[in-house]
Amino acid sequence: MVVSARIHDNYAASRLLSFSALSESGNLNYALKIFDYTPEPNSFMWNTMIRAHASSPNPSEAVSLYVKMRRLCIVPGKHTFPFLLKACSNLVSLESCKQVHNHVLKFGLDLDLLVVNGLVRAYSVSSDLKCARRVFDEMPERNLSIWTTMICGYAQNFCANEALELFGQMIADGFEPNGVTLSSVLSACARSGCLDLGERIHVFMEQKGIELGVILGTALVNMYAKNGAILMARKCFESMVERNTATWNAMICGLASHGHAEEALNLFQKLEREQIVPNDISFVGVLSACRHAGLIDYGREVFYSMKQVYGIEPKIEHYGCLVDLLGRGGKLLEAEELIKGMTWQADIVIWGAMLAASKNHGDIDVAERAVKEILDLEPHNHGVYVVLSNMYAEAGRWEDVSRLRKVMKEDNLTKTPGWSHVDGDN
DNA sequence: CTAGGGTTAG
Repeated sequence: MVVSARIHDNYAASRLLSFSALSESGNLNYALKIFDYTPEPNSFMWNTMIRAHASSPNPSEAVSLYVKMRRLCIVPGKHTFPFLLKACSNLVSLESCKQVHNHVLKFGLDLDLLVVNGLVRAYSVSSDLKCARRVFDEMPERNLSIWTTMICGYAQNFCANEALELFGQMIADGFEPNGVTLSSVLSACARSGCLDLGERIHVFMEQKGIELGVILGTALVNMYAKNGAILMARKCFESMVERNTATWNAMICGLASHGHAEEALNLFQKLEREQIVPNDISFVGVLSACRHAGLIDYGREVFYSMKQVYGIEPKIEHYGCLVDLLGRGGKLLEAEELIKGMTWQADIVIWGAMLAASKNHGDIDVAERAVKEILDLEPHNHGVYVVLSNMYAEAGRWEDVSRLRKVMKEDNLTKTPGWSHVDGDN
């Protein structure tokens, strides 16, 4: 194309550019060269470059391209914003999302289903569900995708009840859900304990002949497992033809959290035999199984193998599991050493586990340290005063009991005026 | 004359 000068034909160059930028076998750097070589790229070429960068490791480049495009007074169109908003979603940038939203309004594309879908998605991943919902509500016409995006936004932000309520409205509006919708709805059923709705969806799937692909199947396994229907979860798990790490994690974590520690650990060993690669979430399941079963030595071994064998850096939730496991077993000093060795600040879960452990093993020194840390995180947490006070009482340290009572009373006086404000905020 | 959306596990 270069030697024949066809490269100067913008339409022909566009085809070459989009192949290089988007194809599996393409090459984004090569596409950039074509783009830079083109004196006056048309809007198709700009959109293609934005699209390619949106899902690249560096989505902010898509935003930079949009800014450059605007400086050249190229008018963005209905194909520009879905890609640009995909970049905002991948960046998880509420600020960019709001700015792009302004441009959507400025160029009059706020009724385009794909543009609005992108906005709902970008606001949702930035956890601004109010904005997502406003955009969704202002849409006079909706389709299944936009309903799905909004439902999924609620489900992923742990607003399971809102997700289920919206699902009900969608059905009332006459839309028939597909597998993509149902995956999100099942996730909401799992999180809010709606076993009956989950079961109805399972029946619906069978009636409609919707296949149990890996995503929908995992969502179904998770829904049953979270709701304690372990046998159904197991049955769905076994019936799936394709499973990935998420599928195994749903089953392992479900078993672990319902007291089937041995079965969870057996399943983890089976995962290894089947050469599935475990990830950090798999180890949350394994460690919480150990915690339920009180398997201190095995749990400790698994924890240290995460990094040494699997190359996975333990996160705060893994530390939380091990601290709790050690604490329940009375190994308070080892648990405290573990906390000291962490890169992050310990959270309320970890200090709560320490406090419970020190209470059960009658260690007032450790309890005092844990209470101090918890009060740093949550200054008005009176529950911890009560625990500590009971420990003092058990030890006959009545002066400390009345000292604590006084502190609580003073704290009540200081915090009361602020309460209405706190409630209003929530 | 070219193109676009939504899904699972903690």
